[in-house]
Amino acid sequence: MATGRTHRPATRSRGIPEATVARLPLYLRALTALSERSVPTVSSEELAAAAGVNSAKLRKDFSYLGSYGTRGVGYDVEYLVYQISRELGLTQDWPVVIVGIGNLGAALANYGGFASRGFRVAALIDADPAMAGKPVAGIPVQHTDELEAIIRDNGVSIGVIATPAGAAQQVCDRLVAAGVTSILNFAPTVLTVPDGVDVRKVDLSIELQILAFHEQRKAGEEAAADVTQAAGTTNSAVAAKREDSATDQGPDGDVPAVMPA
Amino acid sequence: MATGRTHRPATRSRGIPEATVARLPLYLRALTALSERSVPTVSSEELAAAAGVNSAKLRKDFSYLGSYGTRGVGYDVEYLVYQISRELGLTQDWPVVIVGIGNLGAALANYGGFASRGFRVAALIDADPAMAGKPVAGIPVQHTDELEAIIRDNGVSIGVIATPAGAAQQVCDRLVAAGVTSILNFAPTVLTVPDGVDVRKVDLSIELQILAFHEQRKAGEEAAADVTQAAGTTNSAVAAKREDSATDQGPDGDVPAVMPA
DNA sequence: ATGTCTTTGTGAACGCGTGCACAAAGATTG
DNA sequence: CAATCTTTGTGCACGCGTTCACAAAGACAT
Repeated sequence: MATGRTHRPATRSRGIPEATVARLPLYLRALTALSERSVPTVSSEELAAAAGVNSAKLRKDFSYLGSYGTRGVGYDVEYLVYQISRELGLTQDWPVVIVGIGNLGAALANYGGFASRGFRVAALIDADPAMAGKPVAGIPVQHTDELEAIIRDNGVSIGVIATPAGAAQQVCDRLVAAGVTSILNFAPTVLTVPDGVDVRKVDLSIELQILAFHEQRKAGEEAAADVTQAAGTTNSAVAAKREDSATDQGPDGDVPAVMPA
Repeated sequence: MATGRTHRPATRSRGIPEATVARLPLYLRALTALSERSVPTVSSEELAAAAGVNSAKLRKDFSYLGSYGTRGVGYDVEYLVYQISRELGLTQDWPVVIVGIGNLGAALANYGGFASRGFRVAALIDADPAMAGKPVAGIPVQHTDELEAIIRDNGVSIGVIATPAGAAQQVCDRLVAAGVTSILNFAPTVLTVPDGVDVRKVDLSIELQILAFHEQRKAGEEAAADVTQAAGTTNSAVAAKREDSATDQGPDGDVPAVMPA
């Protein structure tokens, strides 16, 4: 039906649900793969399978973007790639800075996913003076002192924090003060930011712990009932646990530094 | 709660909502920090602030674990650390293998968060014969051929995939066939696994794209009358994100500048 | 054109997660 | 021991996201 006259529920014109936004990159990736194979059109069923989601959900997701499909046929791959790219803002260039060039920061700088599709590493920043000037992934590392100037001169609005936990909030504050409004945080810390600033966190530790939970549950299903009160309900259990965890983490148990920096 | 009419059909201790499980590591981290400062007890309000969540939500989360608090006082830090650790399965040792020792794999191997708190890097595996024997983070890299034997000999149930996208599914299949039932996937691919196997994915690209979406939306706010001519309705639920430091709304209109054809 | 077949787009129901608000529980004080 | 104060634990309502199921839309064959 194409555009027709503006005849849609005016109540929610452009409010794309957050859950949908989170899936758009997934669809885009699948579509890009199809595009490279020169597949002209794809049905919601096929694309959903490729993206690992329910087909009804996919259709509803796309319905928030508009009516880009053709009934009886499916979706035009190229067209959909473009529409989603535009919706996600990938048709423009996003300069990004990475702060904290340790093991992880360096790995991120080398990550191909950055360069492709709209994102460009504008600068690498580290607090260690010894790192200054040293090239990582072909880009010379700059000192933290330059942070504000870099953000300003390059019009950076997206920052990646890969510093140790202890430095993350401080770096975050400086980034925000300098004009960054979106932050991807790899440091194991809760960042506090003003309204209007988006923060997304990537936390290896948390992911592993969630997996451990499910893993334990699976194991417990075979071994049957036990768990719950086996350890008793007093602090003695805590004491015992602490003693035998000598090989644990030692005094610095807190935030395991993401990397030396 | 005792008066509740219909109890959960499922076993009691297993009825922990997924959303709650995902927050437990967050609480645990905050509690560990308090523990190191020798803070004896903490209220839901304080802990919630430290973890960056709503206090009611935190109390409800804890209520799924049991009644570990004392009204009028709060929660015993040490005791809660133990209870959450146990619930997450961190009181036992989890051998983990990392497959794909490139930039990212090496960074993960060096990540301190692994060693601490129950997780132990049992082996590093890479397909490149040139890597074999070469130590990374103090652990010699082993060839992919050894994968099955490593999994079996070490009783590994958690695998981390840090390979290129093209190799991920194949590696995944081998891990699963060898007995791994939990996978943390860093490769930008949708993994297909049998029932009973948990997969969590960490995808830098996706996170950046989500940030770009919101960034574009923020930018479109000011330059609303730009390239577009359509767009009449300036409605939307806006800001799904909310940080604790909520004070005022600020000039947060939203309004996407662009509109589908 | 007309009918049939395929696939989209979406109304509606359902379930989960969130946050409010408050009664109950226990500490603390007089 | 009684009164008061603090903080937990949770009933309840609301909103978001998911899924089903189907009518509408268009392609395609006759």
